[in-house]
Amino acid sequence: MTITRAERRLRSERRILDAARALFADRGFERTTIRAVAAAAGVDPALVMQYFGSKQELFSRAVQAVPTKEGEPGEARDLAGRMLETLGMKLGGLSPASLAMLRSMLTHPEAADAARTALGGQIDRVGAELPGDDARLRAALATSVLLGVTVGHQLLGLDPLRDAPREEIDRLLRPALLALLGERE
Amino acid sequence: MTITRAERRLRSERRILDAARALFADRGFERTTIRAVAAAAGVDPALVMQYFGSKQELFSRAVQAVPTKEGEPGEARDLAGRMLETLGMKLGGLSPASLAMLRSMLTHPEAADAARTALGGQIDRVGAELPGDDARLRAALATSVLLGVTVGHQLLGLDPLRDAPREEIDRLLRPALLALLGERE
DNA sequence: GTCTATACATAGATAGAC
DNA sequence: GTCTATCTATGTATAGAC
Repeated sequence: MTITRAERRLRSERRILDAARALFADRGFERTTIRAVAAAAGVDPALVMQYFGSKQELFSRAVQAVPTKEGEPGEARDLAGRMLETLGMKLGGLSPASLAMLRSMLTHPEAADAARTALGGQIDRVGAELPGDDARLRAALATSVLLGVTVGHQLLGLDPLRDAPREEIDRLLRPALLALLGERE
Repeated sequence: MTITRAERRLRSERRILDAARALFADRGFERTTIRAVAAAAGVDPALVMQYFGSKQELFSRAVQAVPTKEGEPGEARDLAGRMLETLGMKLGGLSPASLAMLRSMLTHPEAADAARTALGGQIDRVGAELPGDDARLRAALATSVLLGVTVGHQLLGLDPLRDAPREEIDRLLRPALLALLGERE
């Protein structure tokens, strides 16, 4: 019964964050208004400011993904397979937080930084597993490939990608990724 | 001497369009203001409105690329080679008009339409040259790959891509593209 | 602790002077 | 044909009532 003090606050905060993520993911930072977020969350616009202080801060909080649980699902086979699993996850249900970041990465400086950091991390991890002087470049290209497919599929909605089953995309993309990573089938 | 009527007008219009393209390409549609465009072009903000009627119309005009002169440069070898040449051109000097469109494609509906149309056209052209039922999907994936590299390199500025010479990117990307297009080396 | 009312800034668009 | 001045709308942010 006494749980109504911070309890209710956390509940509102969560609803606001969920609404913010959805709107940021759908329209990007600039076109998302505090008012719209508040309306979607069923709260007063002033409350959003009260909780988060600024639109930018709301965005930062909304974009903070859950701990990103590294490669827990598909038993991590080879490197290309793991990268494709990541993409598979992305093509299916990329988290709203990630979508929000990706949506704004070309136009909002803060989102661009977040994207560079996230992609840079993946490039470093992949590059560390590759031999050769051009390891980092190969890793960057492979990461960019997945970025391109994700953007085309999730954010631009290119029809051929939309219509294709995930396994089909996987099947066609795998040899390309293997070639890029310098692995032999 | 009598050339000062429409002549001067065209000159101003051109300066405005150039400034608009640069700003749209740099910051995207939302963050670009009529006032900033006018200042960069050295004209009055009201003049921009006088000429183009609205910010949206200015954007549309600014994004209209030159006739896109299809594949004139590198003597068009194989399909992968031609696609890479396009990318090569992109990595070097992608036109400000294209950059402006790409920059805003994730957040501005009009730019998204333009991007879908442009990419869809390329997918159709590439797909038409490929055999098999999955021709369009392969073409869409190949196009997305180049999109991803372009975005990573030109718009996000991923360091490993920035630092790499164009030929190196070409060399590493070619086998991947060949694999994707289903061609044999 | 939540909402009403409002201040303040920005920016797109317009009217009219020069 | 170009600029000054302004209108109007939107949206972030704040102050104060309940």
